[in-house]
Amino acid sequence: MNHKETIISKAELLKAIAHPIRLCLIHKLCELKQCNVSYFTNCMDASQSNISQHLGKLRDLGILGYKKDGQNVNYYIKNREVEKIVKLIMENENE
Amino acid sequence: MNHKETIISKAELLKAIAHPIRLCLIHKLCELKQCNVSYFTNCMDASQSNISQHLGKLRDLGILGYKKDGQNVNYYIKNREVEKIVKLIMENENE
DNA sequence: TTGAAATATTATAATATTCTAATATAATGA
DNA sequence: TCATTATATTAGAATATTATAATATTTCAA
Repeated sequence: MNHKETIISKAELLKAIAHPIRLCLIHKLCELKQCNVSYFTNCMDASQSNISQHLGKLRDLGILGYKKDGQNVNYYIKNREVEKIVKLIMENENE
Repeated sequence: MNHKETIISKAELLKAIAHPIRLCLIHKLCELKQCNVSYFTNCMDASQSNISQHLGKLRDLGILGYKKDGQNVNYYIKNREVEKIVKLIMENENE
């Protein structure tokens, strides 16, 4: 991958994180390791459909993985680079 | 700033970086400390107007600062958090 | 003072993103 | 089987972002 391709691909990765709902989803998964969709739907201020769409986008990009467990679907962080970025940007939240 | 506001503001910061041209501008400034617009225009694959617009956006968000020097305008990174994120995401480029 | 170089601004068409509403699918228990 | 719960998908309108083209501004040197 040459420099230009790298830049484009990294920018795409950042774009995936650069949305309040998606950032919140990933941030929660940084702390909790895994969550099902209901949990997100209850603690976040967005519709089930909307949350599912954002999870779907992160899943499609390979940023999140998931495991079915009966009716529930548990999501977890698959891309360690994204985890690092989110931890870095959120690290001083409580200061 | 509460959690929700933090998330929104961090997502906006990420969005500012999440574009190939803007990521490239910031990345170059990580290495070179400061550059004028002509330099960017020559080494990047975009029009003067387009580059100036992206620099303007980063400037308006307080991510970049600038100093006039005759006809030239030198830009530099003002937001250290953004610098850290870009260094982190670009760090393994040559592997 | 005039022209050229460097940079910024504006308007706009094309494209992409977002949310909502409606609906679909899949799993479970009665 | 049927109703319910959990999740996903789809379509579409509203909004935001982007690049291009044209033009404006500023600075300096001749």
